[in-house]
Amino acid sequence: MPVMDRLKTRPDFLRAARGIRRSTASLTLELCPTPEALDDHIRVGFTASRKVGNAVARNRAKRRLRAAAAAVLPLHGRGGHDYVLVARTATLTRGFAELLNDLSGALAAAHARLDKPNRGDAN
RNA sequence: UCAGAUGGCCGGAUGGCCGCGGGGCUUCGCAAGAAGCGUCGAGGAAAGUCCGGGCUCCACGGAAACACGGUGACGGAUAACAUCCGCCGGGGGUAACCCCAGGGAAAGCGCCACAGAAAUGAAACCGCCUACCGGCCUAAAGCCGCGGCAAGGUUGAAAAGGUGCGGUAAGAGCGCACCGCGUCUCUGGCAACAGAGGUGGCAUGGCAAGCCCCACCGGGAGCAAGACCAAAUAGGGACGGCACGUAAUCCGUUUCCGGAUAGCCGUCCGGGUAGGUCGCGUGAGGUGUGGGGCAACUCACAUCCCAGAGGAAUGGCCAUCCAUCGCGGCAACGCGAGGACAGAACCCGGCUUACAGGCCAUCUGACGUU
Repeated sequence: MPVMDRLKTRPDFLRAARGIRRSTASLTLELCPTPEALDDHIRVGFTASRKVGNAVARNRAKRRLRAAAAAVLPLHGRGGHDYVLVARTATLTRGFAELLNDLSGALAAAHARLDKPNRGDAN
């Protein structure tokens, strides 16, 4: 079972934003390898912009994403990678089961891209 | 019962599963730490950051003045305030009650558009009068001249006290009464102010939220304050060693001689970045009882400990109930939807703004019943 860490610094978020990106109705997933070799660590960060709403809405969106990540990432996450979950306006209204589905789907798509390097996204 | 006024309070509830942050205890461990147990964990506005403070650093000999900014009836409360309470004055409402940027316009400057004759050294367009004086005339009447007046009309937000009577040629505070205003005295009140009496004869148009004057208050920046610990890298300093005891440069004018600098290594020191720790929650504290005060508030005693993060915990999901809304129904009810504004970031006292819905108390008016 890999250890879960939180991303906390702005450079980590910027690096993840340049990595693999997959969007669903309720969230956007960003993924990149962790720079230091920490194969037994999954690092995850959450972010919500002003477009989501006021401070109450942004905090609630991040809490729902955190709850979803706690349910899904220990099962499907890969050690040695950074994940960033970006809230969207639908994060607040989508049912929790659908939110979990969205996250699993985005993870699967991003991992598929990770396993087939040097194709497509590079250009 | 309806309509209204004021003040206060609440801001969904309960349970289950899985989690998060703080501090506590226990166990294991050399330690780092791990596990378990139980405990506490968002608001009335946490918001806007508009005032007032605490706290911290900086500046500063004391005090005053100038500048700048703020406040503005009076008395009180308070650590302080632009807040609050009481009261006064003015305005609004049938009333309960509400509202007021509420010092000074005889210190000075400035402005008062349009309209109007005239807008502040106020004025005479339309008007009113012909008493006095002069002329025509014996005189009266009449006409003319010299003049008098500001009542009425007109404009305007505002036109030099208002209404009435007297008075007059016509008029006029010219005289008088009442009201208003100024001023003096007395009475009541701590005071703002109010009341009564006398007196003046009306003088002082408005704007100070244009400048200004008067009184009082104010040093600046803010927890990203500030204090401490302290890698790596670069650079600084001290000491020691190596190399050289040559050469080079510089200094003591020159020679001699002496000193310094430049290389490498080690140890130490100071400053200090990343990072970390503190600041950081026992406080102008909450609750209760009793005393003082109309009240704001305050005193005494008892009792409680009540968030403390740092990409930032306080949650995710489910069930039932309670409000609310929609549809159907006379109704009971059924089905469905679905929680207002909003998230602590050093703390406290206020103000302002946002807010679904609900509860309580007191008071006012109207109607009805006894």
